[in-house]
Amino acid sequence: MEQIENCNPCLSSINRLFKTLNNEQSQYLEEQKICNEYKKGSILYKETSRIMGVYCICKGVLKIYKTGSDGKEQIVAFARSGDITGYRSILSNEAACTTAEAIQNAIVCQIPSNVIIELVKTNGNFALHLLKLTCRELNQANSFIKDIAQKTVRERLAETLLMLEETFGVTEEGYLNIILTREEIANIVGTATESVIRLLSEFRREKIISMKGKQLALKNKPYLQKLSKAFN
Amino acid sequence: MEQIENCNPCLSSINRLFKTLNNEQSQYLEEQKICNEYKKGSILYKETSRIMGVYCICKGVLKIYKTGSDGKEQIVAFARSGDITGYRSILSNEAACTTAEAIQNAIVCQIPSNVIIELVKTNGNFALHLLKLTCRELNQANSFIKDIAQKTVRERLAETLLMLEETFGVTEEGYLNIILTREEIANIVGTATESVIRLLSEFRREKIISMKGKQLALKNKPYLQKLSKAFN
DNA sequence: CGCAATATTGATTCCGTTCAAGGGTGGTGG
DNA sequence: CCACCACCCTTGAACGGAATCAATATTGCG
Repeated sequence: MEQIENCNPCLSSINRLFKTLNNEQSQYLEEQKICNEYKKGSILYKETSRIMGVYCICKGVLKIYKTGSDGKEQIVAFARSGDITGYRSILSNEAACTTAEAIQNAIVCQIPSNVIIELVKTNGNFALHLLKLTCRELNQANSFIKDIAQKTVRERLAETLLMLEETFGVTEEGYLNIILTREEIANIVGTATESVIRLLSEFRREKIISMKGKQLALKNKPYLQKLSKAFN
Repeated sequence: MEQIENCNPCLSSINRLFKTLNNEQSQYLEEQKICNEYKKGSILYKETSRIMGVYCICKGVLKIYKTGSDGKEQIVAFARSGDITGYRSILSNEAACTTAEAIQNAIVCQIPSNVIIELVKTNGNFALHLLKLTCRELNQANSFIKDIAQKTVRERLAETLLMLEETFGVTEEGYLNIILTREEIANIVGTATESVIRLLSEFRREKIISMKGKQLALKNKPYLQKLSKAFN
């Protein structure tokens, strides 16, 4: 991690949430923020660590995960350009309950807690927007609880692949615009690494996906959607 | 469901959230609310249904669940006296994504959407309180994702039993202050009904719990805590 | 009292984990 | 520049936890 000059004007231009601010508030935010650069693999915050402000991602991707008692990670979200993270702990004034790790080199601004809390209290639209954001995450989390409890690993993997394409898009050649290790995919799906490897190989043999190293391309999305029982 | 006169003054007295309101706002809320009585087994709202306001539980208990494609329920929360539910859909202006069903006879007030949204916009403390509420739920949901992905059914059942005691307390005789079917317990844990029955019998044989019909009493909480790997 | 819902127990199957061994890849430093 | 090492990927084999199927028993409500 290394502090950098500025990433102007990252906040209001990238992040929808901060579009609810008026000029004065926007400017104050830009003054208060601190920009940092993080190398791939570095940790922004850990479970149990106290964090001093909300993180706003300008560039790069973070994985947000919880660590089980045996050390295995469960990825519960990604944060990419325009996303914010860490606000849960700030609002509850509690220690972080997830770990945030850069899976690409990233530029991230930090906004002090009191600034965020003040905004919630004084800007109704900001509060409402943040609430909606949280509610969406909550709904996704609840959906995933149902999925992980009721679907097979094969179904959840299909769902995860679709989610990754939805979230990160595809390159010109049609590959998912995100590079993950097999282990990380397993930590999203909630299964063993070997199971992911086996199932990806199956998908490839069945021409449902194609692979070039860690790059994945979805070749038969209708099948994946049917398999994942989308919208359930 | 049957409309009733009033449950005065349910809101401000029972619900912490509404304690953030001033007198004027409180009174307005009392005027705007509609009180209903629901028999055990009745549905307040369903997945995909549009709801017109936030539900505030005065008396009784609701289970909040999602339904899988094969019809199996996954319980994601309970709502009891003093809790509110349905606010996610209201705030996002989306159809409900869960079903709420009374598992006891219940008295529930409904507060129109626009009243809630107005409060979020104009009362900073109300917004902040609601945000904290949502964040807590989100954290619980994420924890449960990790648990269901990494723990055994036995461990999750132990955790669920502790959660039920924490949430609903115990009767004078030491039984959990909530009556659930085995199937409902299975739908919390995320497993098959038969597995819950088998494991509860095991727990009884091992003197970890005692049972009288649907009533359950935790006899060896330290063991359950150790088993559930609490705080992980 | 009788029926429907719920609970219980046993037998069997199977999905997914775990353990093990080997091959590939990329990054770093000499 | 390339050799080495750490990390990652892959495949096979065996085990086991939990689901499913099946056959009663019990409960409780109308």
